[in-house]
Formats: sequence, C-alpha cells, structure tokens
Amino acid sequence: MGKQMTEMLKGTLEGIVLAILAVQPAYGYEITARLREQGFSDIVEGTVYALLVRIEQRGLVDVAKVPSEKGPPRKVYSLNGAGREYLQEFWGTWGFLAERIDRLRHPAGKSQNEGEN
Amino acid sequence: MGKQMTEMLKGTLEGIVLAILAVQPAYGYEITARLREQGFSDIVEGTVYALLVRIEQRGLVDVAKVPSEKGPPRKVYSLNGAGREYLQEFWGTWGFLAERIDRLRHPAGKSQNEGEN
DNA sequence: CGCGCTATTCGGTATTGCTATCTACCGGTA
DNA sequence: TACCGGTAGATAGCAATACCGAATAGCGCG
Repeated sequence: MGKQMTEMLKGTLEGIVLAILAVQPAYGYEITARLREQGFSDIVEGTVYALLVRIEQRGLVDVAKVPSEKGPPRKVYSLNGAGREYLQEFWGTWGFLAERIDRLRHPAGKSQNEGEN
Repeated sequence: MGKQMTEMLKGTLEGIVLAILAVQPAYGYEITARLREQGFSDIVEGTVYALLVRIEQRGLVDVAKVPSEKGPPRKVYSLNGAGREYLQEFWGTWGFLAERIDRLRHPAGKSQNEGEN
C-alpha cells in the first residue's frame, strides 16, 4: 500500500489491534500474522510491538509471560476492563467518522453517479 | 471530540477536504465552516489552512485569488485532474480499510450483537 | 481610532507508523 | 562446534500530520 494507507492507519491501527484482542488474547508475533491474514499485508512487527507497549502503558491490556517452545517467552496480551471501555469509545468515534465520510461519498440530494469521481 | 478523533483524522481529513472540493470550489474559511456544518465541530482553521498548503504544493488543486468585500482576498481552491485522481485513490484506500474494520466489528460466524461491547 | 468580523499565515508540540537494526532462543545441519 | 532459519521482542531515528496559540491583514461601523 501507499502513503495514504500509512496515514490512515494512524489512529485506527490501535483500535484494530484492540478489536483483535477482544476476540481472544494474543502475543505480538501472532497479532502481526493475524493482521496479515486480514489483508493488512505490510504492517511490520516493529509497528505492532511499539503499539503494544503503548497500550500496555495506558493500562488497556493485561500481560502474561508465557514460555514458548521456539524462541523467547511470549508476552500474551488480553483486553481488560479499561481496554474494553476504550474499544467501545473507538467504535463510537469510528462510526461517527465513517458515517460522515460515506455521506461525502454519496451526497444526499445529488444524482446517483456523482461524488465517485 | 477527543484524542481518538484527532488521530483518526490523520490521513482522512485530506480526503474529506478533497471530497468537499470535488462538489464545488471553495476557500479555506468556507471549507472550515462546511466541515463544522457536517459535524466536524472542532477542526480549527489552522489545521485546514496547513492542509490546503500541502495539497496545493502537491499539485492536487488549482488556486485562484478572488478579492473579497470584507477581509483579505480569498484563495479559492478547485480540484484539478491530479486531485480527482488522488481522490479516487483515497476512496479506494478508505474502502479497503473501512471494509476490514467493519469486519472486525461484526465478525462473520459470530452472533449478531457481539463485538459491540 | 478601536472593535468585530472575515480570511490567511506561522511556530512549536505531540502522536504515531515506518525503516532498520539489534538481542535472544531453539532446532537442524554441515 | 559453528552456522543458519524461524520465532519473539526491543529500540533509535525519521516523516507525516493535526493541534494550539498567536499574529497579520482588510473592511465597515460606532
């Protein structure tokens, strides 16, 4: 992807990761892989780890060190109460923004094939 | 709104402004007002002007100085070919992201009112 | 002249994702 | 033993962008 996606991920990637953790706890490497599966093919490890450090410091997740068979111990992150609250706020903000942007894309009171161009 | 919205606007505000300009040319002060009308109540002038300078330097808009009856001359921005192309790219990127995020919000194979909480 | 409204510009700050690199652990192989 | 590939995490420096606050500029009115 391009620069547009990079900038758009600012502010949303955090919510995306929290949403992934809301489904089930996971560790950094795993989260990166899951993002790749879901189409975010060029999000690198470094980005995810830095983000995880941030959300940990803000107290949105609980961390458990789990030994791994191959490699250093995993840090498994799980969403806690504050994280769930924050995620809900995220959905609110996202909904607000997405609604308005979609409205710009398909302006009411304009002919159908306007705004796409 | 809060910090979340601020960060989420990164990368999208540019597209939002371009979309507004796609409807019809406008000048900075007017764009700010239009954003306010559409619900982005706390976007300040300074942000919009800085953004306009950027998209002008990238050649996405044409500029015309128009004298005003009240106040300094207005700089009227209108989307040009490159801008239209860029906007279409924006819609592509936005669509990609929005689709994946909505999928996270309403995971397939989960009961309906999951993920909202 | 000073006040208010319109309109634009500028300097500094904070956040955040990216690149690139580094450490560390394990199993397999030469 | 020595090296390599895959797993796992951490860190430093950079670029982009939105915010805040203030300044500047033009015009009409009391």
